[in-house]
Amino acid sequence: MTNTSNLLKLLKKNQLSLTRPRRLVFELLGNSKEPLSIQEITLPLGNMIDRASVYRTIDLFEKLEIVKKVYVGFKYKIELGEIFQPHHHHVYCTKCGKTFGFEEPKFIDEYIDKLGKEFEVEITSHNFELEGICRNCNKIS
Amino acid sequence: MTNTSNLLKLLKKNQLSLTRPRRLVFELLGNSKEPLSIQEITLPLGNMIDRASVYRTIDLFEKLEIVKKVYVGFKYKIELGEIFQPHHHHVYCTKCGKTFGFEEPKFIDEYIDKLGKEFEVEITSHNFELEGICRNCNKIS
DNA sequence: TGTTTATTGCAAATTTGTCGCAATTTGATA
DNA sequence: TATCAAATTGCGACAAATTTGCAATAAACA
Repeated sequence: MTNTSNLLKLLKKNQLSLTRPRRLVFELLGNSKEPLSIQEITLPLGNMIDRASVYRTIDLFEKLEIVKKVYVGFKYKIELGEIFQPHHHHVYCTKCGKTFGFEEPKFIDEYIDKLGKEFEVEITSHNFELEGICRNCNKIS
Repeated sequence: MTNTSNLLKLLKKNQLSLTRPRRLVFELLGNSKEPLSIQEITLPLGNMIDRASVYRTIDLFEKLEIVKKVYVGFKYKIELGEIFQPHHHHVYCTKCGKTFGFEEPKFIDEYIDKLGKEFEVEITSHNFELEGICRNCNKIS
């Protein structure tokens, strides 16, 4: 699912090429169990590719829906999009940054539909993220 | 509810004074039906108060729960807090920026409780914001 | 292999938010 | 209402995050 041949296909379809920076960013995200911050991407790839290229790659990937930004508090993290993993949300620990994914319950989807109709807005995306302190961090402090 | 006498009371209680910047920011937010971005606050008040003071005022107001940040995409907007208006969420039009508020349905609260227990995370806040294209913008394009 | 086009790295610019400090405003008191 | 101490502001400098222009490089393809 997250091997580069899928990425290559997606890029080809859009007349784009699979370059080193694109492959490296994709692999990093594919190997991670949690969404990554820009820093968590640039740091390990720092000497391989430029920061600007990371930003450009993320932008491109977002347009192609290869990745998705997860907004946790004021920051965002990046994870593979719904092509590569099912739609889900997160509980985010504000102390240690750990995230816990959870599937979207049906009633939220239904409620979103209802709201779209009520306000006559064609809903394109939604954000449902929780913040808190995880068990481990609660023990420490 | 949103007149300055309430603000004054809140500030007094915390041994803080009602200064020009604080009054101006509060009035701007009170007169707005929608959350405002930092720019939408600094621009009209630009020649009245300094950018740094806007940030400081928002920070202070947030601590006192006079205002609340609403995260729409990567950006945030500011609106009066739950002292002045009941807890709610928004549907946000990505074309024109218009927002439609809606109350939190009970089942979302209940679901958040459940998730907190499941992951053993003490949930401190949650974000539930929808994005889309409003009827008017859909007509135009 | 050579040529055209897309993409990258680099450096500079922009945007967004923060901080120290002197000047000003505020609220309290006389 | 004039005075004064403390709180707050405005200013300028700074820092971090992100964007942009452009020359150099890499990719695609004849």
